[in-house]
Amino acid sequence: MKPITLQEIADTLGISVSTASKALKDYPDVSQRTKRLVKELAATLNYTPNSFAVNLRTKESMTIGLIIPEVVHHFFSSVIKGIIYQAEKKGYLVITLQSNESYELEKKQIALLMRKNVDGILISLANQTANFDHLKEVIEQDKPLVMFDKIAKVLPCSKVIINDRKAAYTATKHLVDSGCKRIAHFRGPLLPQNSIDRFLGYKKAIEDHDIQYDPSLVYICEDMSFEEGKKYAQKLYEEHKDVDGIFVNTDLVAIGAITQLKELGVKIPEDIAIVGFSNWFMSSAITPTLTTIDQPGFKMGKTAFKRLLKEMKKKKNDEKTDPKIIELETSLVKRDSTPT
Amino acid sequence: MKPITLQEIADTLGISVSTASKALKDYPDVSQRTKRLVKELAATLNYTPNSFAVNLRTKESMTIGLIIPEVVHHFFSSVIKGIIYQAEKKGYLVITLQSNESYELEKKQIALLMRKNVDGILISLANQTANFDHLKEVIEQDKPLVMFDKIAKVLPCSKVIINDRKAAYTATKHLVDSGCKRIAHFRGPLLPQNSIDRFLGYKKAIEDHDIQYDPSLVYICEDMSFEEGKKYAQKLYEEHKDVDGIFVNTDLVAIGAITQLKELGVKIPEDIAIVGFSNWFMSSAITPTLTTIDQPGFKMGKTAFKRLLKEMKKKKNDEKTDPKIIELETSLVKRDSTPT
DNA sequence: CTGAAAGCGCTTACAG
DNA sequence: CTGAAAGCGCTTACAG
Repeated sequence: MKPITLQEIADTLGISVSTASKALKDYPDVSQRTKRLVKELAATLNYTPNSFAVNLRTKESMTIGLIIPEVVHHFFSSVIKGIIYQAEKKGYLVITLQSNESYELEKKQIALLMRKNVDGILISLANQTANFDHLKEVIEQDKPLVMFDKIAKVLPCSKVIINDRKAAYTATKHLVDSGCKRIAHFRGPLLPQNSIDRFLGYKKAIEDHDIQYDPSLVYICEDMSFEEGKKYAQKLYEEHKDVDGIFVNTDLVAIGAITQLKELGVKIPEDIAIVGFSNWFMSSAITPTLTTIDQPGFKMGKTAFKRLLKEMKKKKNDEKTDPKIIELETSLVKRDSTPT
Repeated sequence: MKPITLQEIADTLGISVSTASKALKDYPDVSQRTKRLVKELAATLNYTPNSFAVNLRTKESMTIGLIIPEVVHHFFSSVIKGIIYQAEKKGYLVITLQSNESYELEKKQIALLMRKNVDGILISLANQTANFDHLKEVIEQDKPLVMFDKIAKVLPCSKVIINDRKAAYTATKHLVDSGCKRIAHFRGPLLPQNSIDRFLGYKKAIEDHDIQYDPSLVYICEDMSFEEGKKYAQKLYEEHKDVDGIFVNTDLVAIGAITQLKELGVKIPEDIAIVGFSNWFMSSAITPTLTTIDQPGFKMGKTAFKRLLKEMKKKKNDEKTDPKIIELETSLVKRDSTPT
C-alpha cells in the first residue's frame, strides 16, 4: 500500500498541487469550498505529507539529537524522560545516542547528528571529554546547542545546571552541623566539572568551619559504581578509623559504602554519618535511608529542551541568541544516614 | 556558514553533478582521476550529502522508532541501551518515545512515527493497550515492526521475548524446593501478557507440587512500585500469617516487600523466602540480597534491533519475511532471600 | 481565487 | 567515461 501524495489528491479533485497544498495549510487565498473538498478527501484517504519532502523544502526536521554518557542511570534516564516529554509536546522527536563516557564516541556522534541535520543538539559531556573542538564546530555552524549537567564552562552556549558547589557545600555543612569532625569525600573522576565543583564545595565547607582539609580523606571513584562505594568504604575503614562523616559524590556509591560499612559493623549514622548526592529513589528504600541532595532530573530535561526550542526558533527568524546559564534549585533531603 | 552541496563541488571542478555524485559513490564507470579529484575536494570542504535530499530520493531515513512504556526503569533502559548500541553500529539512529503505559499515547506515537517515515518500529506495549488496530495498520502498511518483552500474541509480527511462564515456574519451584508450603504471589496488572504468564507459571508450579492454589494469596500491583511492595507485604502480613514464601513479579516490588517485612520483624528467608524477577542490579545490593530471575535486557535490545534490521533489508529487496518468535534464555540467580 | 514554475539537493536510468 | 534529464513530494513567490 503506497502512501497518498498531494499529486493524487489534486488529480482526483481536478485542481493543481499548489492549490491543494495551500488548502491543506489554510492559506487565506483559497476558497472555502476548495479547502473543504481537499481537507475531506485528505481525511478519508488518510493523507499525511511526506516528511522527507517537507524536510527538504523547509530545511527543518523537527528532530533534535541528544547525547548522554549513560542511559542506564537513574538521573540521566530522568533527564531523558523530561526531554522526550517536553519535545513531544512541542512536536519534536528525539534521537538519543550514548557516548559511554568516551570522547571518541561523543565526537563521532556529534558528526552523525550534524550529518543527520537535526534542528538542535542537547548534550551532557562524557567524563573523558577534555577537548571541545567538536562542540565549537557545532556552535560555529550555528546549530543550536544546549549543554546540561556535565558541561564545559568555556563554551559559548546555553547550559542548564545545578550549582554543584553550593549543593556540595550544603551537604557537607549538614555533616558538620551534625557534629562530624573528620569528614571524608568520595569524589568523581578528575575531569568532569561537576565532580570538581562538588569537591570544591566539600573543601570550602570544612575549611569554613575550621576543619583542616586532608587530601588523604578524598577518594577518587572512576566509574562511580556500587562496587567502588564498597571498595573505598573498606579502604577508608582500614586507613582512617577516626572518620565520622562521608560526603559521597553520588547516591549509588553512597549506597555501596553503606552496605560495606554495615558489613563491617559500623553504625550509621552513630559512628559514621553519610550524605549522598542526586536523590536516587533507591535512597529512600535502603536501611538506613540516605540523606542526600535532590537533583531534579526530569525538570532539567524539560528546561534544557525549552531553552533549545527557544534558540531554534530564534535561529529560524535569523535572530541572535545570547547564551544563558540556567541554574536549577537543589535541596537537602534529610534522612536516617545522618543524626537528627 | 552554509553547508556545501554537490552542485558546488561539481562547479568548482567543472564537471556535472551526476558525475560528482557517481564519483563519490565509487561507481565503476567514472575515471580514477575524476574520482580522486572529487573525493579530495569533498574531503577538504568537509562535504556531507544533505540527508533530507538523500531521504527523499532513497525513501529511507536510516532511522527507526522505539516506543517504550517507561524510560526510567532499569530493565527498559537496558533494552534501550542495547537497541541504540546495535543500531548505531549498523548506521541507524533511534527515535525514542515513551508511552507512559497509556494506550492513547501509544497510538498517537505510532502515528507520529509513521508520519516521520521511520524505516522500522520497535515496541514494547503499554499496560493499558488492549486494542491492537494501530499496530495492525503498521503491519498492513508493510512497515517492519518488532515487538519485545510486552507483546501481543495475536499480532503477526516478529517478537523478542523471554519465556515468562517458564521463568516464573522456575522461580516458584525454587521456593517449593526450599521447603515453602504456602506461597503468595505479587503479580502485575491484569492486561500485559508477561504479567499473565508469570502468574500462570506460579500457579502451575505450586499445583504441580501438590500445593493448593489459593486466589487470596495473589495480590495485584497496579504500578509495580517500591511502595506497592511495602503495601502488599503489610497486607499479606496482616491477612496471612502462615505464608512462608512469595514470588514477586518484579525486583523493585520485591525490594519494597523486603523492606516492609524487615520493619515488621519478619526474618528473611527463615520466616518468609522471597524470589523476585528481572535481576535489577540493586538486587545484589540490598540486605538480604535478592534471589531472582535474570532477564537479559541489553541482549533483548540488541536482538530486537537485529531482527528488525533483517526485516528492513528484506523489505528493501521486496522479499517477504515470516514473523519469527525469538525466545531469550533466563536463569535463576540464587541469593540470600531464599534458604541455601 | 487558481495554477504554472522554480527549486530544495540529491540519485540513477539513459543517451552519447 | 561524462552529462542532460527526470524525478523524489513538497512549498511558495509570482502571474494571471
